[in-house]
Order: sequence, then structure tokens, then C-alpha cells
Amino acid sequence: MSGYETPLFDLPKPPAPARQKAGSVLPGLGRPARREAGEGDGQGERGDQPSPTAPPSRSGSGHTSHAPHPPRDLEAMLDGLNPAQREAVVHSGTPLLIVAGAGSGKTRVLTNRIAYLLGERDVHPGEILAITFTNKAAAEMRERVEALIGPRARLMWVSTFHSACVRILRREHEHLGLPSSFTIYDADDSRRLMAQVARDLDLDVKRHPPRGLLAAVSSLKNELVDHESARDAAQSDREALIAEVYGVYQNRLIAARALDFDDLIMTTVNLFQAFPAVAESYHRRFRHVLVDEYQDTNHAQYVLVRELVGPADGEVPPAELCVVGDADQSIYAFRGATIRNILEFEADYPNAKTILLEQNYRSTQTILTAANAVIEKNRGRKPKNLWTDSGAGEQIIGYVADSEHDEAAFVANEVDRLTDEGLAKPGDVAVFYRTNAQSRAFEECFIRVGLPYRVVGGVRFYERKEVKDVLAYLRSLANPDDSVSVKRIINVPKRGIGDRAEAMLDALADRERISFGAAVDRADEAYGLAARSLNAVKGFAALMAGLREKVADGAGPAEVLEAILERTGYLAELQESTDPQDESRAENLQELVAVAHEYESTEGSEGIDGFLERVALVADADQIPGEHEDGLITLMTLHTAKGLEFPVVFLTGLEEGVFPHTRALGNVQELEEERRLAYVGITRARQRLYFSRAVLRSAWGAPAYNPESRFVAEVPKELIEWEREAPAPSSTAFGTQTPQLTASANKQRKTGFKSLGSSGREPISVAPGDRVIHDTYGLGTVVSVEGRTGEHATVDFGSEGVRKLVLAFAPLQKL
DNA sequence: TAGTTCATCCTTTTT
DNA sequence: GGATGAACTA
Repeated sequence: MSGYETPLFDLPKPPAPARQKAGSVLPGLGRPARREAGEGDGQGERGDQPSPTAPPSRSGSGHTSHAPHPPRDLEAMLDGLNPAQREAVVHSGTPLLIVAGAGSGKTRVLTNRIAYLLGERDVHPGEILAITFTNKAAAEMRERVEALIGPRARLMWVSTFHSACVRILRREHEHLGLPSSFTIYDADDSRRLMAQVARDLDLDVKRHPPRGLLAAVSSLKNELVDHESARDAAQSDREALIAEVYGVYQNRLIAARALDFDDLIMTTVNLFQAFPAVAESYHRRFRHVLVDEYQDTNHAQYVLVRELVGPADGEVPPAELCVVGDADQSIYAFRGATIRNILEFEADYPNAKTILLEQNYRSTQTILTAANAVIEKNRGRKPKNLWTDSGAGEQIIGYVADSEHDEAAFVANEVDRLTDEGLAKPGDVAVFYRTNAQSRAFEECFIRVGLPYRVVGGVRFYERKEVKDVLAYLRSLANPDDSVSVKRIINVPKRGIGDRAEAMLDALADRERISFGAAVDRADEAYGLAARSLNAVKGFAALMAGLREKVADGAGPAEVLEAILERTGYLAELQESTDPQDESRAENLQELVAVAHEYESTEGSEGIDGFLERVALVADADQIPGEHEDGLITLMTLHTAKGLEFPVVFLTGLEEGVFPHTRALGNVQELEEERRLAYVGITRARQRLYFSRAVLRSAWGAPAYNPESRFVAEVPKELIEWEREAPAPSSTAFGTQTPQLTASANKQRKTGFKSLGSSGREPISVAPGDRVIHDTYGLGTVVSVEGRTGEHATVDFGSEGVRKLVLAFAPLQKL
């Protein structure tokens, strides 16, 4: 994990704010900690010790506020920059908006600007707050500035919105008398909690799935609406329902002493608005606020930035604000981001200066022309025209595959060819797709042909079930009120506490107005709990008490994790299992312990709470995409690709319904967001760009026929050279280009597609006992055949396991 | 209570 | 093909 925080706390503490009524203004933190010191508080607040946070390998303290400046090298900061970039680096005095087209050197401008502030304008590093989109970007920026300016740069604060807010909340709790220890809920935890809320309110889960409720509540949160006012403003039944759900959900969060991802920002904003003195202390401190990827900020983040900058006519002059972004690269509206923030920047900050960076230093003119042509189709955007002086370059190569397997084979062949001809190495190549599920076809193919690859994103380490389970134990220890975590593990591994027992404990918790975790400790008082269940619950309570004792004795996260693995029998269960997957699960848990050890050895580590916070905020995917020197093909979603660049890019799955995604087809806004995603994908390529699609793609079991993506047609024809074009319309009843086959239509015609098979192969028919050979799994024996017309077969591949296959598409041959 | 089978509905994308 | 939930059996 590279997420590394420079402490904010080396500057004088801000004056304690006047005490005001905390109350309802601070959802999520409104309730004082019921438990006194003892649990979770042991580690104390270390914020004020200027803990040395430099990586051990580095030397030099850099902590004195007036350390001698490293040699000033103005030329290094401005060298090679074009006039617009220079202007952006040295601008001062008014808010600054840098509209940076793809590949226009945005990151360089930002880092050089910071270095310029530190080196030329004598700004103290502690006065700088730079907000990036990911932890990885933060780490890189810190590194680059340090390379320019020296170790002094470590004193500045570079982080994501979320990390920054957690820091602020942790720091301010003591002034406000709020609990310092809180649990951060990720999307999965929130969903579980919402499911509970749906049960509380007796909602029809079919009509109101927790996911949907969560999305609705989340958008209210980002608008900074509280549920009271939402209820008052409700126009329709649905709105009223959402407001009610919001209230119950929020109460549950408060009771669990938890904040979800949206709360982190919103609560900080509320804190600033409720306690102006706190807000002022921060904007007194941060004289320079820089925000990267401004087009992806949501309303709450926008307000937070305003609060940090401070009023134009305040007692303290506003901080110097510099935001960077490109409205055409906004791809997170689904998560609440508003392009409005960047489009209206000049209205929000009337004396703002705007600098446009249009010259591209990354791609060939062909690639840029394609990108421009696609993005032009979006309405209501400010015109922008990327250009380069580096020449036209190669044409885009297009390929129409029969199936997703064929598409993967094309990519593999092409990479081989480029490698053989010395035009590129596998490490130069990236394969982009719209959804994570699409990676499988490529992985299978690359494994078969022996191409080295890595998948970025996908199922992340911290999202794996076993890791989340064990972390839930740790969280339950750190915060016994965290009902989502306690419920998650109360019967994992199985110890005979079923739904009924859980319901009885829930009832007890309700009756006594205590948390679920507290009810576990008082299970004796629960009605209707079978003796056997009661014993099991008591056993669980004793287990937790034993572990808690260990925590109280000052054990660090690693030691506690090891105790959890052992005492719960979780690890033993995995080790005894014969399922080969459980082996890797056990390895993941060992890895988690190793991560905890590593965390403990980091200076300034803050015990279990700190470890959990780190785990919640640092996506481990951040560490993966680095330099391309290791010769691996990179596979990732288009969203993950933002901010990266590759010499060779394959844009795959260019089919209506895949990209653009089905869900976006009916909605202009969403379609435009898909188009921006296409724009992002295209502009990642430096020299070579490939478009590919599959005529026939099996999407969730059933095959689907998808016409060409509209984005392909939006690229001028002469830019694309088709290596293989769509086959002539076949004689089947459904033409290849039937526009917009809906999913349901596909389903109805499902059986009809069988005859097409994959890669031209005749579908085979098998019977139990037949010997077959599979491209990936090798030799096997058919165990059984399912489906009315025999479309699935279960085949035993011996050491490769027993697999269920779709006969029409499995690369399977009868012997 | 746990383990099994069956049905359904599904899916974006992520800090 | 996968995850989740409901219904049923041991």
C-alpha cells in the first residue's frame, strides 16, 4: 500500500472553536460515545506529535519550517512548458481554472505549480492542500514535487477528499466532544445496512431493492439535504418514502457509530457550517487549495472546497484556489459528480482566470481527430480542439470478431505481431473494456497462448469475502456497536446461530435500546431463544470478550488478526477444506496479516483504528498500475484507465448494449457520459489504437447479438482500417445488423442462436459418459447433461475440477 | 438449524 | 454464469 499521509499537524493548533450545540447538525456524529474511555480510545490522539512520516529510506528531516531552500531552479519548473502551461504555473492572485484537455500535461503543470509556490513564492509547505482523485495520484504527486523541491515537500498535505475529511473529523472530534472512533462503511456494508432498514420498514424488496434505496439516499446526501427537510419537501409518495428511509438509515448509522462514504464529506461540511471557527482555522491554515479532476467533484465536495477557501470578503483573505479538469472526461456522474462545477466555475468565483490547455503531447493526430469527432457529438459542451504537432501516425485498426473468444484471440495475435516486429512490448499494451466481467475472455485466451498480463481492478483484495469477514471481526472489536459487522460474523464460521436467534437478539436490542453487539452480551434476557442457540450466542460472546481482552492489553492489529484466525477456527476450516479455492482464501488471510504487520512497522501507525481506517480508504488497486517495464499486458475497465496512457490501446466490446451499456441507451445524459468514456479510452493511446467488437457475445449465459457501437460510426471512416469486417448478413432469421435487440428479445430468440456456435464450431451433443477435450481444462468426462434441449453439460475434468458448460459456446470437442 | 435445490434477477462504472 | 433468496428436506 503506497497511501502515505503527510501529517497536517505540525502547524500550530487552531484555536478551539466556541462550543455550540452539536445536536442534529452532525448526522452520524450527533450522539456522544456511550462507552467511555477504554475501548478504542487507548491509542489516544497522536495528531499533535509531529510524527516522522518520511519513508525510512529517506534521510533529512525537513521538518523545521525554515529549512534552507534547496537550490532554486526556476528553469526546471518552467523548462519545456508552452506559454499556456507556464502561465498556469505562475498565475497568482485570483482563483484559477485550468481546463486541461487529455494529454495536455495537466499533471506536470500541477506539480510544477506546487513546486513553484514552494520554491519561488516562499509558500510554506504546510499551507498547501492538494486534493487528488485517487490515493495513487496523491502519492505520485508527492513524489514528483519532492523530486523538484526536496524533502520539505513532505510537509504539504496531498490526499483525496475522503482521506482529508477523515483526518479533519478525527482531529476535530476532541474540540466538539464527538466520538473519535467511528467505523467507515463501504458500499457493501451500506447495502447490508439498507437491507436491514428495508426490513425495519417492511418494504417490498422487489419493488425497492436496497441498492436502489441506497442510490436515492446517496444522491440526497450529496445534495446535503437532511432527511427532515427532504420529508417536508417530498412531492410524491416515492420521495416521501426515500426521506423516511433516509432517516431510519441515518439513525442506524449513528447507532453503529459508523459513517458511510458519502457521510465523510457531508459531515465535514456540516461541521464547518455549524462551527465557523473550525472552518476558519482551516482556511487560515491552507493558503493554497488545489483540486485535480475537478470535473468529477460532486456537490458536497464543491461546498467543502468553498468552505476551505473561505469567503471573498472575510476577515482572512480567501485561499488561492486552483482547480484542474476537463469536462469531457467527466465519467462519474453516476456517483454524483456534476460537470456543473467546472462549467460554472467562473460564475462561482467571479474574478476567476481560465487557462485552456489544448495542445496534446501524448497521441498522434489520427487518434486525436478520432477523439475530437466522437466527443463533438455531445451537446452543450464548450468546444475544445485537441491538436498535436507530432504527425498523423498509424491508422486505427478495426476488427470484427465472431465471438468474444475470437476477439481475445485477435488481441493476442496482434500483440504477438507487434512484439515480433519490434513495434511494441506486451508491457506497452492495454486492453480496455466496459465492464469487469469482460476480462474473463481475455484472461482465458492469454493464459492459453502464454501472454503475460495483469488485471487492474476487478475483485479487489479488500472486497474478498474472507478478508471482509476477518476484518468484520476486527471492526466488531474496535466498535461493538457496529451492528453490520457483528451480524456479518456472528455465524461465521457456522456456530449454530441462525436467522431466528438473530431476530430474537434484534428484538432484545430494540426493546432495551441497545446495539446489536450489546444484545449479544446480554443474550440471557432475550425471549424466545432456544437453549441451544443461547449457548451458541454465549460462546460467541465469550470468544469476543477474550479477543477484546487482547486488544485491551495493547495488542496491535496483526496480533489480534492472528488471534481471530486461530480462535474462531476460521483458518482451520479453510485449511481442512478440499475446495482448492479455500487454499487461496487462506493465503489471502495470511496476506492480510502481513499487511497488518507492515502497517505496524510504519511510523505513526495508530493501532487498530488506524489500520481499519487505512484499509477502508486505500483501494489496493491503487498500487498496481505503475510503470510498464515489467512486460505485462494491462487489462482494465475504461473507468480505471482514466489518467493513464499506453503506447498501444485496444478498445474492445464496441457494441451497442455493451459500450454504450444497455442501461444508458434510453437516456441522453447517460449516453453522453458513455461517450465521454469513449473519449477517455481513445485518448489513452499514444501511438496505436485498435477498435474491436464481437458479433456474438454470450452475456450471462445467453448469447446476444449486438450491432456495432455508435461510437465507431462517429469516427471518420478514413481513420480506420478494417482488418476484418462484419460478415455478410447470414441467412438466419435475424440479420446481423438488427438495431437495438433488447435483452428480452434476445432471450426469446435464445434457442435460435444455438446453431451459430462459437468460432464457427458446430455445437456438439454429448451424453453422460462421453469423453471430451476442452481447450482450457483438457480431458474430461461428461457427468450429466442439463436443459430441455441439452444446452448445458456438467463435465469432470479431474484435477481441473467439475465444470458446468454451455455446449454451444464451450471450446469443447468430443473424442 | 443447515444444507440442498430451484428461481429469479441481474449488472455498469468506484472514492 | 453468478449471486441471492425462498422453499424444502434431513
